[in-house]
Amino acid sequence: MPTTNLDETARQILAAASRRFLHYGYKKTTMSEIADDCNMSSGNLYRYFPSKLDIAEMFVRVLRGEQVDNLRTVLDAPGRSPAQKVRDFFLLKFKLAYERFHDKPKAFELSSELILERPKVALEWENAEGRVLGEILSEGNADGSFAIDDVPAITKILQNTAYRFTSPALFHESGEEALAVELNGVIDLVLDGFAWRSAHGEQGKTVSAASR
Amino acid sequence: MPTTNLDETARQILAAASRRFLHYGYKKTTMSEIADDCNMSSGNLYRYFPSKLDIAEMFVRVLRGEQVDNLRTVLDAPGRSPAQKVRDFFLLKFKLAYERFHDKPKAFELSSELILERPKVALEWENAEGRVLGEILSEGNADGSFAIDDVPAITKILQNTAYRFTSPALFHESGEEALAVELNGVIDLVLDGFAWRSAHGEQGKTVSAASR
DNA sequence: CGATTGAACAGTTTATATATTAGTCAGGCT
DNA sequence: AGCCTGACTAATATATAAACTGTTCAATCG
Repeated sequence: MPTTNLDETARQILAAASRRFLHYGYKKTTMSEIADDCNMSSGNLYRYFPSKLDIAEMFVRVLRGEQVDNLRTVLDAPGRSPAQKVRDFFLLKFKLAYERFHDKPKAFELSSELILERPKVALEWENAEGRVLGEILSEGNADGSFAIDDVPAITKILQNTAYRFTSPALFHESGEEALAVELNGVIDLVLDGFAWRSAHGEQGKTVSAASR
Repeated sequence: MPTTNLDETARQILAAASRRFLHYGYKKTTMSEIADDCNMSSGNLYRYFPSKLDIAEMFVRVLRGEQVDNLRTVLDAPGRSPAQKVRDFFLLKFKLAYERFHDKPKAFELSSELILERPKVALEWENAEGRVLGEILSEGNADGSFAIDDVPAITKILQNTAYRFTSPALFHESGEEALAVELNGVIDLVLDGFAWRSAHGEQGKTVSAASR
């Protein structure tokens, strides 16, 4: 998915643009500067990318592809139960978001700007992460630790419960440690929910549905 | 907490300001306009409020006080179990936020602007709502349906799990119905978590903690 | 004398003019 | 031909000037 589909020249352009995006941000890097870095004219950039925003989109796609790859390592961690992997997944996702927010602010800002214009990118990204999380849940179904009938639906619900720790709204307010403690509390609770459903099968859903 | 502490003149000022805030927004209403509405000079406003922002803060405090009162009615609903009240609480909170976002956009905008300058107001609000939620949890402890040792901590965790449905980030993306369905899914899961903990007592925490 | 005013000040917003930039394309180069 | 250039344009952004607004306070009023 990352740069492998791209022409050699396109890769060069993307690399030059990425350097400037990270240093100066999206709005403060001009097409002429990117072209100069690549020893070509600005007009030639448009032979490889339809617009400046598309370069930014590719930049974000690469970043997020790396993040999904990173999260995918949780799947192969040896000696970790599915429940532990659910926790690993969200703690790692939180840690990556928190760190990127604090020490790559320009990249974070660029992501936010891009998503305003290209919301589809955010959705695709959430779905890609959801597939990793879904694989963890399926593993748990296979070994009997979970009893989830609709994996995609539960995946979305899990993502909802952890949303506060993946959106930057809170990243100003508290330190990484305090937020991680709160996230662990959330995970404790939802894992206990899984434990209940695993022990009670379909009845688990009936019980909570009855509370409506 | 609302306007009862206020001087008669201060109430008049607040009422005039509120009308203009709702119609035109915070930045587009001037102190002179508020003063004119009250048949007084702009300078005289400062005998009753230290600054324009403080008028806005009072306006938001009144709005939010009404919202907390509204949520508090969930506590007295007859024939509802504590689990049902937890669900009622969050569905009502979501509904109020969603509706206010869509049909009082100026009030929503003013809230957001104010919180940037006065974050303390947001914290106080969250704590006030947390106290209502905490009372529901204590009720559940009393009648044996829950088994929560640290009510304030669990209150915060519950607020975290539902955060996505109380922040306006998603209010553009989906309709009220679809979001309510997702919120119900979240509540189903955390209530099952409570069910597990209630059935297993302290062991519940041990089980999920062991997944670390 | 306490309550109120409105002119004055500093800071900010808005309006206007100037400059820069994203994107195009007719032509040049290889 | 296929790739690239760089002047050109419309749109955006920056810089500057004018107008306005929040806030203060000496003077006025009742």
